[in-house]
Amino acid sequence: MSNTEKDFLTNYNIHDYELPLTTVDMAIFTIRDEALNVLLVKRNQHPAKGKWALPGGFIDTHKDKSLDDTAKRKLVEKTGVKISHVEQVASFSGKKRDPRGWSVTIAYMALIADEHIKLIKDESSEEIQWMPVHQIGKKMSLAFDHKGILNACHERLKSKIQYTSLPVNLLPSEFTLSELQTTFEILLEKPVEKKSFRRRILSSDILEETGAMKSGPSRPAKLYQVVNKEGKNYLFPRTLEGSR
Amino acid sequence: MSNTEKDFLTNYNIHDYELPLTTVDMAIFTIRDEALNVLLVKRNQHPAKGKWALPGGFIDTHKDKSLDDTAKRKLVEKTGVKISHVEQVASFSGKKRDPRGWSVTIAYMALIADEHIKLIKDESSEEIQWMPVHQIGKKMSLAFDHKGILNACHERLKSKIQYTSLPVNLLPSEFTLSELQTTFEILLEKPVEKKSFRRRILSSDILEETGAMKSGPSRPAKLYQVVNKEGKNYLFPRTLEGSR
DNA sequence: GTAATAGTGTCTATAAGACACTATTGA
DNA sequence: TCAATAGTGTCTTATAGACACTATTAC
Repeated sequence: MSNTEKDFLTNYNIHDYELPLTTVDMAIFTIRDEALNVLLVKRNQHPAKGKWALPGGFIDTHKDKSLDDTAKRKLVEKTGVKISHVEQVASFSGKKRDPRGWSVTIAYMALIADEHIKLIKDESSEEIQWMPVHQIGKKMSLAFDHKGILNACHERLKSKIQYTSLPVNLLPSEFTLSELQTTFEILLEKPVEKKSFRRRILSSDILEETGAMKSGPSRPAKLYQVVNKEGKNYLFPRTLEGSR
Repeated sequence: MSNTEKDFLTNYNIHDYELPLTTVDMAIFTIRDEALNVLLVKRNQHPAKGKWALPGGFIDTHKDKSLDDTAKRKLVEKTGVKISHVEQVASFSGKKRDPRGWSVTIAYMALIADEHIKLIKDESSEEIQWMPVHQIGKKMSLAFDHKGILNACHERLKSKIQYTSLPVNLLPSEFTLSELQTTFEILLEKPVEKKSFRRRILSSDILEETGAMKSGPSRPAKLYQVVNKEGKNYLFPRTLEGSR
């Protein structure tokens, strides 16, 4: 009997080994009513039927070219949003986190702007809604270990805003510096000094003026957009500490 | 027929769905001969038999309580090292990265000190050795997408040394500030200003004097050890840029 | 005019970079 | 004594924080 890789693969049966269940779960964040919100779905099917959970599910090995595709597919299925920041956060694993058996979930977070979004119910969820993140910590329980996953995603987000421009992804395509500052303040949970903030953002060249102005009840503000949207998030040389 | 979660689980068969292969791969880093090295094994079995690869493999759903356990188990199996920094980096996935089918690997990096380590061959590897990371980029090919995984781990390491004290994990339990500085310089690939470096490290309180001195051909140096080994890595308020 | 929000000028504080200096060992 | 490496003093630089100031709109 020969021993080529081809022979090996011919005789290889993926089910000869005990494989873990592998899924993707997502914390989809947005800012609504001056607060950080995350998208939750009420599970329609066992296990954990009737419980609120992060959207997620199995990999479609026919449709998905990678886990990133799986995550983006889930995002589109629930929100219709195609372009946004989607980032792998961490994986969670173990024998007990899912009653179906040893499982692994790769957690993603997505940041989207709260504009023109219509949430989409499907066969896996009887309800879908935005929930303020600070309300989940205390009152609610989530399915599986989703509270821990949400926590990890929230921590990642809070950590990254210290030194990156990530929060721009929570805003619509055009926004004022004051709106951006408010977003940072919501995430940092403390006020940010206006001059420092503007200096930091403007000197980083991550934004450019659109030329348009946003009018309101007072002085109109310049509108900005992100430069080079496909590029990486800018890394600031110092952390933003917020007012002391 | 009732519809409880228990009934659901009774009838649930994990193999009714097409599951991806899920594995763990590790970039185990150390400093040897003034260079960053990574541990490679020569694969003894199909697929990619005979190729150099990062150590890794399947989850043992009986032994491993989590993927972190899987990673730590692999580390001990290859190096005998139990205590070290082990960190999840990212996952890699897709239909084509492994010829056996749609697969997911969770990549870990480990940082260990190059002391008293005896590399351990086992049934999965005919050879095991340290390889300088800079030699892999150009000449060598690695099995599967392991070069991409190694790259991601290397990038993560390089990024984290800018603002954390991570590299202390590459040194033995007692070391001098000069040795620590050299380690940072190897990772940053540029010289670091001595006074700035010492000020930064000493003011962070991540180290404490052991009381002992390291003698050499010149003035003896104070030996330091990490304070609070179980704690997190210290986050510096500014990045280390190295000499300009 | 006033209220409200946008946007600036400029001083201080902090931690990094530069670099010359002193200290302590072995040979 | 000298060579070598450990360790310090102190000036400069870069960027964040503080906070008062001016600018522009609607009413």
